[in-house]
Amino acid sequence: MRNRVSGYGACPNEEGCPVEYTLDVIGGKWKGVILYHLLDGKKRFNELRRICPTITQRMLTLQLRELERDGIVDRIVYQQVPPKVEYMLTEFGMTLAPIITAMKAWGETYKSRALEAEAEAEAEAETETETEAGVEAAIEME
Amino acid sequence: MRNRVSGYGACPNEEGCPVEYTLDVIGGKWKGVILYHLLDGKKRFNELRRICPTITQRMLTLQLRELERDGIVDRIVYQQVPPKVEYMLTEFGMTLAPIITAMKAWGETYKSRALEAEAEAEAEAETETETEAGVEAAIEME
DNA sequence: TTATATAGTATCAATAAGTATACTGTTGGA
DNA sequence: TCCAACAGTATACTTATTGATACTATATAA
Repeated sequence: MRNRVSGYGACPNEEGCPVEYTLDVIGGKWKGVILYHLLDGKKRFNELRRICPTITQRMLTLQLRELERDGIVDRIVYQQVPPKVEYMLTEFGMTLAPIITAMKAWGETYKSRALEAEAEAEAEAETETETEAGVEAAIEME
Repeated sequence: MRNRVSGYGACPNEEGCPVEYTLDVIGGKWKGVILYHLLDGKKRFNELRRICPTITQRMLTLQLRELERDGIVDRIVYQQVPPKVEYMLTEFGMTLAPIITAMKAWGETYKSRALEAEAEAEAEAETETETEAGVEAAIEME
């Protein structure tokens, strides 16, 4: 309801676009990162803040609330002072592990490669702006 | 550079947060869906539009341009009228397949389950607002 | 006595991202 | 002659995200 993209069945194919649904749950800007850090155990609020200092307090709160609402994380409040709140994956949240670990693996493997490709692409763009157009100019279909 | 979140090494852990890097490449709102549909072969621009009618023309263009810039998709322009442009995954883009298929698998398996969990959570929220606080009230640590 | 730590919320303002709609040029068909 | 199809641009607009700051409460440490 609140920040829902635009309905689950946006792609009118047989399956109802499963990827679109998945992204609706973990597609928030910081959710993947948060889930990644919760994969190796529960974390307190400020612990997450320290691990990912680029996420603002406000955004961390908002994203955690959405994950909680979607049944992905549990919020455990200890009634003590100073306050203590822990966040951990639910059993349901654990089912996202293959996606997160696949993202982790890809990031580890291709980080350097992607940066090279980007540099290449930028270099190409500088020398000649419309490579493709020239190469394929003579092609005619049916 | 252009729409970069806030630098790759935002999480100051040893690995440089691989998940954050991955999301920087495929974290755009529609990129996962676009890549999913490109996994089973090249597509023309309007073909993608028809497959995912909830993506606006502008966003489709922008997201494809970013994917192209990152070396994930190739843009093949046929110099003919009316214009014909095809998009296909590069070899590098293909390496993202495990992530996309993991998302697809999760979406297919847990779509109904997640909707139930959400409904439950909403029902709970209606009956008693602060369940956790009451339950854990007596816990004292160290 | 004041500062620190905890886990936030509240508010304002600025920027980024996304949406909606109209428009481009060309060719072939009605 | 007008319209559709193609692959986009251009413009104006609405949300989302972010940043900065101040504020809550209480206990402990300096």
